[in-house]
Amino acid sequence: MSKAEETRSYIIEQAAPIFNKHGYKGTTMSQLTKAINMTKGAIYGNFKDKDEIAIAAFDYNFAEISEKIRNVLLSKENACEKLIAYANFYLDEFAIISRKGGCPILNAAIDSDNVHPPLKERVTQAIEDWTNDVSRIVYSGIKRKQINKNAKPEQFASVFVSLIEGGIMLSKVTGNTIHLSRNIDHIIYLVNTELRL
Amino acid sequence: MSKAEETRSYIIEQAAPIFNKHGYKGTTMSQLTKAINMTKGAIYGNFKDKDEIAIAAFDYNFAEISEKIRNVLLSKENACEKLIAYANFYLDEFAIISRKGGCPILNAAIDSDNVHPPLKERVTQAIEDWTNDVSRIVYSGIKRKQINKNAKPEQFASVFVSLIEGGIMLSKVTGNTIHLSRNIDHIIYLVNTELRL
DNA sequence: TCATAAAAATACCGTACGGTATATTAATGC
DNA sequence: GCATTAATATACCGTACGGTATTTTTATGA
Repeated sequence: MSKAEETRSYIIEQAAPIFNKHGYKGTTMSQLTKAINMTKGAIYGNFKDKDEIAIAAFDYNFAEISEKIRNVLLSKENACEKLIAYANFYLDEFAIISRKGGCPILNAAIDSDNVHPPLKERVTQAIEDWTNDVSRIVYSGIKRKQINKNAKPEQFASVFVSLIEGGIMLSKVTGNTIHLSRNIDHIIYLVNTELRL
Repeated sequence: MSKAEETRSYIIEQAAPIFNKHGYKGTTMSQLTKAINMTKGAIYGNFKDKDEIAIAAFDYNFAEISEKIRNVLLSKENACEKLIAYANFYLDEFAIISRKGGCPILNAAIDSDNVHPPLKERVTQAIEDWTNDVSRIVYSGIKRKQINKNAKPEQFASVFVSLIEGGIMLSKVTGNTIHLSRNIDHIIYLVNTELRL
């Protein structure tokens, strides 16, 4: 990795939680210079404009969480266990996610809407990837006779993602993890009573 | 209602969807002057600062939707029917909510976090009111022998609110009502299989 | 070691922001 | 109808914003 590539990564790493916390309009270049500990000239030597940093920051935040989930899923064989581990992951990570400003997908979805079309496009893709990922696990469970063949993968995926996003939001805003915890309990209950064979 | 009070209401009405769409930082005074069709001097004659307008706009958005829900609930007797009507309300209203920039509670929750503490306080209160409202319906259903006494009102409330907020977000961002529709189906399913006696 | 290029710091630009003092217009009460 | 007050418009202020041209520093490799 060249010096420039290293600096670029460093800038993105520092900028990512700031954009996640304050949103696109709420994040200023001078906030970034302080956090990155570099001058504006240096930052603009590595990025075309604020937009490019914001998009790179979102991609970084999304890639980071995706990577972690991939590892969680790899550790389980059975589709039901995968789904349960998937859900529990968010509860385990809640403190970390919260410290970084909440779920980047939810934040960017709300923040970019009507404000930043190119970012919104990426968020839309991220959400479609996510729901597809969940329904694929259900499909694969059905095929491998681990999940009831009457299960509705897309339906489950919408509910699954909504319970996680909604739970993170409720818990973040009230400062009480109980909401997320209840939602995860509900997901586990659904897996065990509706899906599992 | 005096002239000043009327003007104040008018300004809030016009400002409300703009703050909901663009967020606090994303909404500028010149955007507001255009939408309101008044000069800055006129607006600042009725409000102390941008903060006061933003908070009034949130209160307005929240009051508007609360009022509608109250009417929906009044039309039903049975607790289970109330919950189903409550959920269906969001599906029926989705187009309107979407046109106005999405759910004001979710938007303000994300937008105000780390950016606007006084607004966040109001949002927190709104969310607590909402979840309490839902769990109160369940409690009252238990007392009136309409709902299973083993039901967990708070648990149900977290799931209920999350499915609605999550569903609105998913449907808004993907431009497809199917996500919200699936979530509402799930709520109705829960009411009929888990709660109803 | 020293010429060259890459990276970062400095100093600045134009603009749009939130906000306000003042002037003008419109409404109100006698 | 007129004086008084309330409401609105005008014109402007200071500042912080995103962005950039230029200079200085730092790294690279022959």
